[in-house]
Amino acid sequence: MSNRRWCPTPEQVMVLEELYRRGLRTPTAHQIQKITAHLSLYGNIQGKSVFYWFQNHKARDRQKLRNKHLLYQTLHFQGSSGMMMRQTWRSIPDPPKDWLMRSYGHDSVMVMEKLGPTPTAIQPLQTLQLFPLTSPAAANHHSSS
Amino acid sequence: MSNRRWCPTPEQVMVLEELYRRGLRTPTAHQIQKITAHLSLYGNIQGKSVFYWFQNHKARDRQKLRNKHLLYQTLHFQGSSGMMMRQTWRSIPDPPKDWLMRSYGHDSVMVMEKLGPTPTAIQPLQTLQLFPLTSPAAANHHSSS
DNA sequence: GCAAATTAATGATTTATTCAAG
DNA sequence: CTTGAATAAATCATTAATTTGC
Repeated sequence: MSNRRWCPTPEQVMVLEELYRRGLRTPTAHQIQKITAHLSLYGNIQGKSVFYWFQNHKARDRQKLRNKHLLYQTLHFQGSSGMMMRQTWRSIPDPPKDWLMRSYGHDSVMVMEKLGPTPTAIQPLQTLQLFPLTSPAAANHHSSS
Repeated sequence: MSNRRWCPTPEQVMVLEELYRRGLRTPTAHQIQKITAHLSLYGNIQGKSVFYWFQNHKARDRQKLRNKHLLYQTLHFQGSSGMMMRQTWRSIPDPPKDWLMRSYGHDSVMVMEKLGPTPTAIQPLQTLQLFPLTSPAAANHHSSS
């Protein structure tokens, strides 16, 4: 018997999906315990399976949404393929206060190399030169040690 | 059209979120100018909108995380006698077999009154008592499409 | 109809970020 | 600046669907 992987029964999937529909996204340890106890009535299951199920379901839900947005964006990009961003820069009409002027950063040039997992969609932003990101966290983790 | 308020397009939100994810938290004036220029390709936008977006996003992110931590602590102080039920489930060991017979009834019992259309499948879950969903989105189960 | 081959779903792991504490 | 805790992103791996040739 290959215990390699949990194979959920339809009842188990139903319960999990219902919980997800009701808004449960990251159950606590306690909730996982209870859910596991219930689901074990329909078949063998471990707590980590419940945990993994919610992780995967949530992640793939968001991935789906993201792909939808990417597609939408792609479609809109086709109209304005050759974009120049030169003269739009004067369009900060009313910087209300001086907070736009407190530039305390030295700009390290960074480009958005990839905008996402790019499963099957085009990614026009890859070729877009974006702005320098003075990324405190990203630069920190790599340079030290 | 009352343009009193910026209505971000999905593309604009995507770009902003991507920048935020990459670590940009408080863009400088220069960065705001460039970001605004880019985002104006997708719709009207002012520099102050970009500034406000980052302010709000950072604040709400921190608030969310703080609430999550507080909730986590609260939930775990109630019933764990000595054993820390952590959510570092990367290595969820074998679930204690006594989970199955743990009394999980001391919480408010929630009943799944109806599980849905149930196309052709079995439906033994109608009589199943489910668990309390102590979830932020669980309160409003208006999404019964 | 039926399996081998191929593709799509999804369970399980690993890796990178994140915020906050020390 | 470093580290702890938790997670979400990305990836690996296996099962289910499906296609295809017979």
